[in-house]
Amino acid sequence: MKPITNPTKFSRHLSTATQRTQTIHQNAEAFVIQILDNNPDFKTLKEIHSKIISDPHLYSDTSLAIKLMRAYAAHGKPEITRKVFDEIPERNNVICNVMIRSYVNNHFYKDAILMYKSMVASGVMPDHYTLPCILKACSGSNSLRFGVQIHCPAVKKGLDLTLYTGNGLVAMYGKCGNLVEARRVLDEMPYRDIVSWNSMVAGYAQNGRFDEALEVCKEMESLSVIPDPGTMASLSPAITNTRKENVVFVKKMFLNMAKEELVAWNVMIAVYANNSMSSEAVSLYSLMEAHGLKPDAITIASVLPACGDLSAVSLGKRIHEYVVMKVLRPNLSVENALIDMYAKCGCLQEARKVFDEMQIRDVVSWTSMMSAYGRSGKGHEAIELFSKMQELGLVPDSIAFVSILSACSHAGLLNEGKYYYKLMREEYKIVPRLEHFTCMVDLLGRAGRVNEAYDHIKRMPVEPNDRVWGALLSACNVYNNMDIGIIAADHLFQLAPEQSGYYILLSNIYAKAGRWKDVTLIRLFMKGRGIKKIPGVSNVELDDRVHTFLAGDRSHPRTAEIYDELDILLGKMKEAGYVPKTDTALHDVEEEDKENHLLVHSEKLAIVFGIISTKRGIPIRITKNLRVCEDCHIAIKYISKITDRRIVVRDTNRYHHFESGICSCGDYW
DNA sequence: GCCAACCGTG
Repeated sequence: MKPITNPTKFSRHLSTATQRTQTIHQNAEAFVIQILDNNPDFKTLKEIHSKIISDPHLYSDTSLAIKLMRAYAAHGKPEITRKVFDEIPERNNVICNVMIRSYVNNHFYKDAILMYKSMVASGVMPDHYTLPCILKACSGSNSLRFGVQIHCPAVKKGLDLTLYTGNGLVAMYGKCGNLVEARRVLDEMPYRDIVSWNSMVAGYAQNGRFDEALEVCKEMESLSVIPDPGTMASLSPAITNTRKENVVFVKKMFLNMAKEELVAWNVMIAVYANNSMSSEAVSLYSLMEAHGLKPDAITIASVLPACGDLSAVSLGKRIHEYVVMKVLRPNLSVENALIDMYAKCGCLQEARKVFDEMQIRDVVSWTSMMSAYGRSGKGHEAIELFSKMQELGLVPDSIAFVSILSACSHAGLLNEGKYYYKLMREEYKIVPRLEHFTCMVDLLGRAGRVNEAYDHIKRMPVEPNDRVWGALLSACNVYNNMDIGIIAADHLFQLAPEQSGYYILLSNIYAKAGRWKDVTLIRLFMKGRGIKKIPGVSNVELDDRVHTFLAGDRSHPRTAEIYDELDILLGKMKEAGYVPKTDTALHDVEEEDKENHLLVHSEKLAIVFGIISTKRGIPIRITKNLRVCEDCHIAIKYISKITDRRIVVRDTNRYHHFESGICSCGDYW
């Protein structure tokens, strides 16, 4: 080899070569970083991963490995994250923190805790990044004991009162139910932010202590800490069935808040929807759209139950189209809510279509579909679904059994109902709750086993509520059992003294037995207690508007046409054999001309309005706030045949699908 | 090089 004569020149040459290689490496690295930092899709991510593996320079770069780990975690693949982690030769807190966070963000709490333990065991010290994260693992897995084990060393290191760790501790104690300790940590923190307060609010709300959660909100206000959308979100676990004044409080909070965040709207809609304020929920949804905000999957899942409740099927359908257009599917909550919305609007086929098109179904999906069939009297279809669900290895829960039991009772499937009750207790070890007892009493009662139903109540290990006794009273009315009826009514007058329906049921029982004195007595009793009969109201939706009718209503702009048509229809019905069934009008405590009164029941008016307002062939959907009376039931069967229309009536607890003179309930309701 | 709370369906 030729001796080097000019070392300077050579070194210059060497140096440019190194630079060039370095530049290549830098370019490659910058390229990889750029991709990893921009949420690559899974395919790109895997390509980048193999590129890193094939290049020793990139492979040995720990910061790239960290980015790779985060990207895999973001794709919900903590197992792959772990593989990358295991190949990194060095161990420090940052690397371990990223691994723990990958587990935690994917709900692999146990793995996160194991990782934490091995980190400590190998001498890597947890820091102020580790603690908030591992505390979240404790919250997520409800491990108060381990949480406390984290708290102690945190105190020793003086990290317990730092903002992020302190907040994590408040959240952990709150989630695990130790609210005293959560509050103590909050009080001792020298510096708190909105997250600290929201964590405290969430703690109370998660434990069903809504009043105390609101107290914290009030405290915040008094300290000039302005509640934010996160505060609303924190309240939400406790918002179901709360008192009116609490709804008012949350509404005030919402109104005082900046409106550009979807979360605040979502929570407010859910508050309305979960407190029997469906029309408010739907109005707020429209207002939100008018505000220019685009609903997300959570908005949709929150507002759909309200649509179902109002039978607002055209809004429901529009939302469905939006879901399809915005590709908010597949999403379990959204799809399940769609099934239920359609089911509550009486659109069984549409509900089934959503169900059939789902890629993944959970117990909620199956339950929604089963109760859709159940409420329409299609007990065998519900049973078929239940078996399919079992075959697929899904475990029915308590609510799934409520749904199948009620399907059996509505369809008169006594033995099947008894079988599922047994299955629930013996195979699935589910302790029956009030809802199940109500179903069983209803099942036995509807099948005419009134005594057995009463025995079932007597054997209940929990105090029966008004719904249980109500089911028994209904059965007594159907099967003319006055003795047990009086017992049931006695309980009901104490448990639900303001519910007029129960007085009317009892008066019905007396009337059928010819005990007119007792009928009068009940009427006086109701008067004395100031109880008014709830007027029957029927709704029918037309072009996005809900039209409401009372019995004998003459307030609708098209009243004249409605009554003319009713008259014509009545003639045709009588020709076909319809005889008004006046003895069911006994429940009318007011003495009125029975036949005439029957003819103008709200559902009849609503149906006639539907007929004159829509084209032939369009089904008519009615929602009623009371049960359909027997006369209307007979009349609607005739109407469906004469006008050749499908008529769907939703009453308080079930659906009647009338078609060609037949009702889906098989006259059993 | 990496952090915390909080919103949905039967």
